[in-house]
Amino acid sequence: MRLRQLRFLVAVYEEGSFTTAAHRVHATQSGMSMQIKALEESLQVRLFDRSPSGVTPTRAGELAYQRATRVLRELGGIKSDLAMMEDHITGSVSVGLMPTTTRTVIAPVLAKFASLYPDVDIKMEEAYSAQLSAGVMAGRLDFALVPPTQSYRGLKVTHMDSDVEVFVTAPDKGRDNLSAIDLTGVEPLKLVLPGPDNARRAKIDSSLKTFNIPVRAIMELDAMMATLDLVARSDWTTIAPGCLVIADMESRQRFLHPITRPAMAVDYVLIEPASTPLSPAAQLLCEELQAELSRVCQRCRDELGS
Amino acid sequence: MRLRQLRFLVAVYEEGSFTTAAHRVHATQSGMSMQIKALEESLQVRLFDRSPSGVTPTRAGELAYQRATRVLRELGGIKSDLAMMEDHITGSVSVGLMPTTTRTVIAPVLAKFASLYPDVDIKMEEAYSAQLSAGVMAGRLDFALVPPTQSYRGLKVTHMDSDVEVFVTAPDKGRDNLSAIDLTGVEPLKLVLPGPDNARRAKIDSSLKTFNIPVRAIMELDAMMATLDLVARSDWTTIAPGCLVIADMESRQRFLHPITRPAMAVDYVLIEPASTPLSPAAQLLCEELQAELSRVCQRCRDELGS
DNA sequence: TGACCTGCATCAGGATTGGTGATTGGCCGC
DNA sequence: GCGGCCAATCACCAATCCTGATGCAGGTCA
Repeated sequence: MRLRQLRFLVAVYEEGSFTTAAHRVHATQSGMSMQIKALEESLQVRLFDRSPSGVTPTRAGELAYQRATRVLRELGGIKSDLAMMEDHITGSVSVGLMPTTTRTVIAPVLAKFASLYPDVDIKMEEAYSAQLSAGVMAGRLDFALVPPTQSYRGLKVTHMDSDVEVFVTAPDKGRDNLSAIDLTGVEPLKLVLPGPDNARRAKIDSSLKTFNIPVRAIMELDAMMATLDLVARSDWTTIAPGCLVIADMESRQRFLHPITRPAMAVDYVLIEPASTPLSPAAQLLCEELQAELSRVCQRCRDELGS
Repeated sequence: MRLRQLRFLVAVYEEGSFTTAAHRVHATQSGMSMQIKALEESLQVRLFDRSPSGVTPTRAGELAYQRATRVLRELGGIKSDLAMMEDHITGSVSVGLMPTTTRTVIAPVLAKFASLYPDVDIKMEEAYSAQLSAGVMAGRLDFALVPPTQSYRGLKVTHMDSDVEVFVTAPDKGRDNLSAIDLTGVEPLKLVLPGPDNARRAKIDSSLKTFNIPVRAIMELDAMMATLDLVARSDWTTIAPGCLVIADMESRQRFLHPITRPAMAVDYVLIEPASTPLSPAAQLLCEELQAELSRVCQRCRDELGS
């Protein structure tokens, strides 16, 4: 068994095709075919079912893939360990974040990290989850913080923290700031929500539906800050994650209302490549981010929880 | 980087010599030298300090070794996983046990395991820890249950459970069966103990010394059952692990006395090769053994604890 | 102190391996 | 039924690795 064969296995599994997998790892289709065959022979088990339209992993292929990613991850860990041994952390980190976390959470992390490790180049990209996971899979991003979605082929997923959803209105619309609200017993809402591609949207829709919450109008805005700005200047309202709006507790530009019913949570998960470990710099940034995120989420749960 | 290089790295680290490592993995000294050199170049770090009397790992070598064992272990896990996928567990398991556990603990495990997996061949070896760890390192044993000792180069160590030491005498020597005893306030003892090579002996000696426990005579017997037999037929006494003597609770061939002072514990650890995972059969046997051991240890602590 | 031994590094040659590009054959959609 | 797509196979070539011999450094013993 060779490492190259494991890398090939991973590529084929993730691409579902010998040919495209071969391209991905800069090999030829014939070489790919031969190596997978050799691997199957050395393991004495068929890993993929071939068809004229590509390949699908067998049960054994699934298992082997899972292990192979772990082998490669450990393998990469060798280099990470050695790099971590250096007293001086260097290199560059690319991180992807969803808009929710870019308002409040990330700035202190970046400030602290940059002062702790001045020789690390930081790149940050703000986007929605689909784009971010594509970025991680393509290797453009080291890791990304996203809401939980499906289709994580080739990615390692770690749950980071859970946040609360908050009902947000303009100030002085008849409710006290920070007063709790039961959405099931309220006059029909004018809601600004993200579009149907957004991961939170599905959860919100399903809550609205199962609890029969009356909605007068929905406006779709895939722009967080615009949404908040609109809410502040009109009688439109929104439902937003605590991390996004906790800054309004002081500013009072908007009034925040903990939601007693229905219970709605926002999860944040970390995605990273399944078969490569984070670089030392990325790992450290990740730890800082995790720490700050749970600090903020904790505060949200305490002060904006129902 | 190649798997072969990692195997070489592991061998060199554990043997402390290119030449003997080469023999171990059926390679030549020159090939070994070249591969290690290639690995060092690909990692851009020196892994071993060469000397005319052998090699010693650098700090980087230590780290790389640790990771390499994990990589190889994961790698072996691929085959284990696939074997585990078979509905029918087969193969053979070789396990090493110290005498303490062979009196009471192992029989029910073997009985259960043999009936659950009738097609697995079981080999068991009873010996003292040094011999057992040598057996595991040589690959003769899949794993072994031993008391904690040093020198675990090349072995993965897992703590299994903790047991109590019990003071054992012949029946009717003036103490009630199961009555607790404080060894610090007792007439000078005639003790039968294992020899100085035994892992428990050092702990017992140090306890005797630090608590100034008076000892009239010590007889060294490296044979557990002979020790117990002698104790049953004379005024010699011994200190024995709960697992070993719990069978006497019913038989009353010997009287058992929980020790209130000094506090003495016996630990059991599992050792297995660091860079190969257990075979499915070995894993299952291991689980049964763990379960039974903690059942017995629990009972010892409950009924023979101080 | 000098002969000897041990252990690693190096070298050149040779065998094995793996990769390449072209070709074949099977299946699907048009 | 034809072209497109995909995997399997083959023969050839290149890279790699292994081998056995040799060199060199340090330690040991007489």
